[in-house]
Amino acid sequence: MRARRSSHRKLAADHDDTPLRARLGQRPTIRDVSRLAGVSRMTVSRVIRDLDLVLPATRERVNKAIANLGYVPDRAAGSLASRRTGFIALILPTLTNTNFAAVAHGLTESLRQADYDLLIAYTEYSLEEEERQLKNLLARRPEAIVLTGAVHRRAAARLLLACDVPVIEIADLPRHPLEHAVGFSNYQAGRAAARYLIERGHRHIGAVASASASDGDVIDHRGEERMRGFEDELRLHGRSTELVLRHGRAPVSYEHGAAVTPILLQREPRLDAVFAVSDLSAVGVVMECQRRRLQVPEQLSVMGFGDFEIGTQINPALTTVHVDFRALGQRTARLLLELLSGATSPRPSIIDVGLRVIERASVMSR
Amino acid sequence: MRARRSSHRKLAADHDDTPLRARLGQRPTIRDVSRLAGVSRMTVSRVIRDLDLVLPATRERVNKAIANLGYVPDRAAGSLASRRTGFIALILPTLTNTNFAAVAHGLTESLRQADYDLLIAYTEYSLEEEERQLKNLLARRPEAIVLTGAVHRRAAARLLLACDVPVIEIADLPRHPLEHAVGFSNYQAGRAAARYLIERGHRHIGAVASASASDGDVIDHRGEERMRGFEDELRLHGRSTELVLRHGRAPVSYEHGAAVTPILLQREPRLDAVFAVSDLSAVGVVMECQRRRLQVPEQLSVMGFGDFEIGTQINPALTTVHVDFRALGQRTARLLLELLSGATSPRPSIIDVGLRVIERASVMSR
DNA sequence: GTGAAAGCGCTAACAT
DNA sequence: ATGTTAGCGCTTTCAC
Repeated sequence: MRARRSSHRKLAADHDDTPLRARLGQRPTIRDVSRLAGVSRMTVSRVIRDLDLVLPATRERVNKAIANLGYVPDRAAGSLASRRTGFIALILPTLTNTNFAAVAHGLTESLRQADYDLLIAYTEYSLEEEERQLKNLLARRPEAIVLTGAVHRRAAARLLLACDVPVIEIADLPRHPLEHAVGFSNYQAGRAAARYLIERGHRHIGAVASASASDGDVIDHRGEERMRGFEDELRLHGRSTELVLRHGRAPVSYEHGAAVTPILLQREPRLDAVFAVSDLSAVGVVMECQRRRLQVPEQLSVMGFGDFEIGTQINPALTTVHVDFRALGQRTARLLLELLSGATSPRPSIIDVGLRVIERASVMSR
Repeated sequence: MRARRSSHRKLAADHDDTPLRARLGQRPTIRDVSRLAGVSRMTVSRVIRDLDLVLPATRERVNKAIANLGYVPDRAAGSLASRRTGFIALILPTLTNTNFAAVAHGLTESLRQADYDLLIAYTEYSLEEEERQLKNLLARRPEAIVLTGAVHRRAAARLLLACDVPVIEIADLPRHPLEHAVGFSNYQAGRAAARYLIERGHRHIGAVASASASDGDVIDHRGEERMRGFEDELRLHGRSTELVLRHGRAPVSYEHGAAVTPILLQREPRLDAVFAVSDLSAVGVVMECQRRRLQVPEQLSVMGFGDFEIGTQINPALTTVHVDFRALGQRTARLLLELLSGATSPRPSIIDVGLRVIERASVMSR
């Protein structure tokens, strides 16, 4: 280190002849490669980036030098010079949800080829945390920002609007998107579920979701949209919404459904259908019913959302609302790639990946 | 941009007087802040990094300028200068496994406070992919590398050994760790499961896991270790291992258990116990048994590994081998922080977080 | 407590 | 096809 610095002072950039031994124990730089290969740093840079302007013979010499030294380029330095970091920021509520993990999967697959790296953060459904994470990510200069949609803190929205990179909201279709959006209507998902249950003759329909924290910060906004849709559809049919229960904190899981079942049953013993904000909670409902010797679907129909694999395996298999999250990830990646290649007009894209009710055995007609 | 570059040529570093309007539409840099606050860039840098050598009054002026401009520091530039990127690389088989997601969670929580960002990659259980991901991550100059343990490609191991940052293998305890390790013995987990089933009087004991790909690249090595332990314990008790079935490709899930159950049953109709390499597969076994009107545990005992939440909810609840993956993540974070602060001797740490059998209702004594 | 100089390891732009 | 120059936006070092 010492040796290099002082030699820099005296020598032209590409003629530094600091002996290799002086660099022992240091990571080799592009200059070490260039000296070993007897070319300029630019040539090495071109080889690294596969720029096709290098004679095959030269290229091979360089590659040999790279291999010999075990050289690994430093992308932080490259980013600084090229003003392209190769980072895409992804902010998700949680990773412990296979559907969100599937989104990350779909994104990574497509982005890897274009040599982008995902910078993943998760908020645990807290808007405060979203803002904190966003600030943190911005310092890494992502070339695009992908985050779950619709609701953000004021300051976070301002940051997103102000930053000069594409912003994509996913997993919902906000009425007022910040910019681009790839998702589906959670509200319509809720309505579809209610309609499905009503059409099948259920009279005492309940629903379960998480509650928001007292300070309103921790909240599953997309789940809440589904509940809103569910309630609106109930009202549209002149039904009561008093069996729509919000309980516990997001994210919901199996235990949520198990805990909420007796509450609902106590509130309305004639309960004949339940919609859960997530399959995981719905599975919990089914399991609790098994324990209570309550027949699903004969005595109680159960419906979920998200089409998680466990729903296909339980008995009876779970009727649910399906959204293709992997496709959502891939579609987002495609949009991202268009945006980043500058091929698309800057006109905001709003992409609906749709949803559909999957009929399985946990709901029966009455 | 143009304006800035040319002015640079003529002016001393901190006396650049490029008008602010020339910078419109550009992200503000530290220099913009310094000019607005009427201080040098160094002072701004000190404020940003909370270096406590700045007069409160100065600090406030700087902070005001930062807020006015909406300045966000560029960590790529900072990394280059300070030679500290603040990145920790994490390579996992998959994110779609709540236990691995829990590790990522545990790690993030602790590392965020120290201002480190996790760079997450996943391999889908492919060693080739592990190597590719590793190369990719290395270019981001992580200050430490965390990856699932024990088996790596030669080239990957060489890269890990050669790189000058701490390497921590997790989720297993390799016989020959590359450096540090935080995990548990998958082999002992398998033995413990076999012992548990044998002690409870089972006579026809089966086990199910994934098979390795034909080219041997895609394989769940830690799961395979559990199977090895399971088989060894069976042999130790003079039992046959012919009901240890390897089927399908990692990662296993619910469907795996469902698919494998009839195969096992056909091979040995008197089958009275099954150990699955993962709770997810074990749950699939239980569900398939329900469909076949095979009583668990009366006719067949089922045991899993990993203590996933679903195992606590199914009926009967799943007996399993528990490992605290969140603690594993936190313990890893603690080691990481020690290592990175230089507090610890460079002596490799091998940390066993242990495991234990959780008795629930899916296994009965015969 | 603050500032100037030098340079981190790379690439854009412009030679040749 | 390859090389030279001049930074990218920060921080280190050392001076005052």
